[in-house]
Amino acid sequence: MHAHSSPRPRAGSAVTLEMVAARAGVGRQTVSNAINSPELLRPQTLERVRRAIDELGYRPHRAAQALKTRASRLIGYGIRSSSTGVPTPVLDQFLHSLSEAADRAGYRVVLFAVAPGDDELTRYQQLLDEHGADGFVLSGTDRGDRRQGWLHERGVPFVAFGRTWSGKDVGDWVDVDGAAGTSAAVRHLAGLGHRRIGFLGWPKGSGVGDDRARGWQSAMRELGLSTRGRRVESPDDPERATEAAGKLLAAGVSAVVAASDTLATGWYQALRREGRSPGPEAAVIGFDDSPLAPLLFPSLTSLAQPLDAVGRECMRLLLERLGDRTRPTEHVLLEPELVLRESM
Amino acid sequence: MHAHSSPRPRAGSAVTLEMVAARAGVGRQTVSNAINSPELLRPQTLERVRRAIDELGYRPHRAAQALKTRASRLIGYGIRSSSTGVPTPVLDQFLHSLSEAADRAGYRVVLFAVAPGDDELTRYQQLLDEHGADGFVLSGTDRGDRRQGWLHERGVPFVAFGRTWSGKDVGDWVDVDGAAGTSAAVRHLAGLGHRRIGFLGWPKGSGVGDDRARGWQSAMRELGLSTRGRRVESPDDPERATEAAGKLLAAGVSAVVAASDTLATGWYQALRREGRSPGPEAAVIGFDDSPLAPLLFPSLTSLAQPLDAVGRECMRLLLERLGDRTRPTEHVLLEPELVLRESM
DNA sequence: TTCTGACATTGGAGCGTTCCAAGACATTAA
DNA sequence: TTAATGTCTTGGAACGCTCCAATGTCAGAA
Repeated sequence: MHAHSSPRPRAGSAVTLEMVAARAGVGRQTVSNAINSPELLRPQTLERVRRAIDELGYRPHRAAQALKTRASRLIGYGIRSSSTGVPTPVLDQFLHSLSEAADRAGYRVVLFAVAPGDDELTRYQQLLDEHGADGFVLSGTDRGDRRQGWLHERGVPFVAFGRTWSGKDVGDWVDVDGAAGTSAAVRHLAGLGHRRIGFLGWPKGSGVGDDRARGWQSAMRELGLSTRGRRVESPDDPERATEAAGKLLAAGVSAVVAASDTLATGWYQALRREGRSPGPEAAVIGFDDSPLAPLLFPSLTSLAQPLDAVGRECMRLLLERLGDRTRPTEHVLLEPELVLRESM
Repeated sequence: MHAHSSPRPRAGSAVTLEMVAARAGVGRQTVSNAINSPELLRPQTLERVRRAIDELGYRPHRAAQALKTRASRLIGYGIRSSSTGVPTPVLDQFLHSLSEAADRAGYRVVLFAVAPGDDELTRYQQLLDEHGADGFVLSGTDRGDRRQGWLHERGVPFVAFGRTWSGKDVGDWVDVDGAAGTSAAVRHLAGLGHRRIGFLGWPKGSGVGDDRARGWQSAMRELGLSTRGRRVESPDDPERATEAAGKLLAAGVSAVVAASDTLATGWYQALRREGRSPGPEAAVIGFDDSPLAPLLFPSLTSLAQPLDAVGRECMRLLLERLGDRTRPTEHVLLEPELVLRESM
């Protein structure tokens, strides 16, 4: 009844260690060792066991492993309702890179929904109690976020995409250096000859937004340029952004660094009202390099977050932490990349 | 040592059935029954057990359950490399709705990366062999997709977001009725007085794209309008789209239905070249209602996919299938919604 | 009183794995 | 030849749960 020389072992397997052991003519534990500590086996035995594993298409039953080792090899990612005020960085790419990195290490990402109503922390509690995850990846952290502190107190491994913006800095994180990004944008614009460079940002109080504003501010200072009256604020919606951009225009600004691509479109509209259009005389640089950027006319120069790297680094930090819970915390700050297009 | 009247049970639990049983003064199995078949218990016993569960903050160990019941209560979602040609429908919302629906039923979504290189099906095989998922949700299905057939042959429960576009129709699916969407768009434009309505689509051969073209075609026919020379094709990038849109303009078209928002921007550019702009005289309707739509100037009317409903329905179908693998296949076709904006 | 049967509750067994302590075997030293 | 050492291999036990068959309990019928 055994597949003799079929190219692929049959599916829907219920192959167990014991079966592989029988086939290889060894004990059960030997097969387990062949997988987890191959150095313990005589090369000859190892070879024999490996062949049996291949022939039967054996794969360890994750639940059985989890039960015995007390580790699910699952990483929790709480997916918040998309209607959260802070714009979710495009998850696609981040989740993909996260999953890929996890997979390479034998881990997997498990999603759990966090409805706006219920207490967010209870959902984390639940997953922990069920032993449904060994650690967590957080994203969209902002001021007053209780998750880091809560997880830290309980000694739960986690890594955040986003700094700890308030309270004491706790836990590992990976973040994109928004300030470095906007600084680079300012220097780029200054290199093109601009002196009156404005900042179109979100209302003060958000960690991410303030960081991006800081970069503009410091680069301006370094270049000896005045920031007075050149910073305006708007929530992330087109109408309000247009209004805010109008003020910059009125202030005689010749170039703008925006905290988001959406805000940047405000500059487009404000110019259009005057029959003008972004370009050498009225440059603008956005942030996030969203799919929208290349589609605008003229196309929008923007700062791209290295989401692939962020995902990879998050997983690296988390895995290290899972391996050694007492190691000192580590932070990774990645630079966004200026993607040049027509808006200068 | 037991928490006497602490508001919340302590975290990092290692509470087992046995402990709850001891506390409630009942047998182990009785606690299990209290959770899985409460109708078996005497109300009085049930109450006592429930209190013990609450007091200790007990939650069943998922791995132990999985091992015994041979069901992981995990749903696999293969996340493809984002660089796949077919435009990934914005995953955020879909994944959120999927997770939420799963959670409500005691399931969870587990991601696994599918790198472009390796054989996609092996990744599904792997998850199955490991008993790492009870079923799958597919998305981005298109012509020549082998996944449905493969899973069906093996009797693996799955549901696809997207029809089976080729071969025999196999398995449950949920999809958005692209044809109905473009038909509605045509009727809307006709209602505004347009007669020469063009279609700006993707190259023939993609299931989704052809479906959207079909809706335009049939609505035109029903209204007695000619489609001759009014259909052009372009891949999903702005330059080529502009070029294609130019042909429609040359053909004297007064309104356009586009297969995507990106393509729709081609119409914007083509008009701009002639110093014109979308509006009553040169309308355009996009597809997907991407974040870009409200940011364009003038803002873009577009067909929104009901992603929340899609996620919910996918999970409903999958759960039903998990409950009864022999039930007849079911298909759900949801209508996109026309989101009116300035481009008419 | 004893029996019957419905109802409520229980402990043993086992899911597939890994830990552990012990066994088998070969090699070298005494 | 025996003992000691090291290398390789092994089966029992346990992880926490649910299935199952069996036991205990009690009301009503004989």
